[in-house]
Amino acid sequence: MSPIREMLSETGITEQQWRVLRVLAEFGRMDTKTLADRSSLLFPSLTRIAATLRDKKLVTQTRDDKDRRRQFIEITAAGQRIIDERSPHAAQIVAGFKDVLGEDDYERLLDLLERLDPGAQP
Amino acid sequence: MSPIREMLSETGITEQQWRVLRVLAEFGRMDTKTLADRSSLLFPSLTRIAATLRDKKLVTQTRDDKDRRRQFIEITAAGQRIIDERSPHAAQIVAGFKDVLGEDDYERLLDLLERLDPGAQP
DNA sequence: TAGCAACAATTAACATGTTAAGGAAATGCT
DNA sequence: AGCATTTCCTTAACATGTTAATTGTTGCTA
Repeated sequence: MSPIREMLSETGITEQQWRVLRVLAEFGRMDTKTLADRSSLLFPSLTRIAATLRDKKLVTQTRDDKDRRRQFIEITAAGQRIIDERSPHAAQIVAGFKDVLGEDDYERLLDLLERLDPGAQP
Repeated sequence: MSPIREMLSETGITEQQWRVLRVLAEFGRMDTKTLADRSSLLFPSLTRIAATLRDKKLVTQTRDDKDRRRQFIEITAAGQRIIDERSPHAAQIVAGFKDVLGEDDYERLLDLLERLDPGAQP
């Protein structure tokens, strides 16, 4: 992941914060549990990351009126902008993996990892 | 690594502390730089881990008399005992990876990872 | 309806990764 | 010798993973 981290260091955003933003950008507003699932984070981590992102005005948090234990998180325009600006670069980095291995071996690698840890990243 | 972490949780030792102890058990007394290399740790991490292990009486630190900036680290009998007691179990867990994938695919996986990140774990 | 179990989030406590800044000792050069 | 540089290690500051304890809400049930 180091090339990704490098790219992100310019933005002052970490790998995990990036992951959360990407999930929000892709799927839109969602509750915390779903967000934790989709970004592969534990709740305590998500709590802190959400707080950080909120402070940076990259997401907004809103309580569920029906069940006030719950909350929803949504990406802001500023957050979306970060994703939009960087995701081509990120995609290119990931494509680099395929370049190194070749399409076939890349798939093979994903297969092997999947078998080691089924469902890790569906 | 989660099965490994599980095993270690019984001993009150973390994954990285375990790694440091294993390297020391295998190669014996060595300077910090070599230890950091062999256990894939950055210096600041190693400083803290060494301090923790020293507090637990699992390693000893000694200054190099010729160059007092340097120090050597050595595993104690207590540390060695932990390794001896747990390493069969750990080996068995690693063998589990091979069981899941089979010998051939296990080697294939190591190959692919090596190509992605040459020299990560020689 | 009062009381309690279940659930969602948060906080706490500890260990680590990571980058940057500091401090002490050794080296090199004048 | 005197001083800048380099080297080795430590601290600091921040973000995260992890487990456990806590807080606030719901909802069920006696």
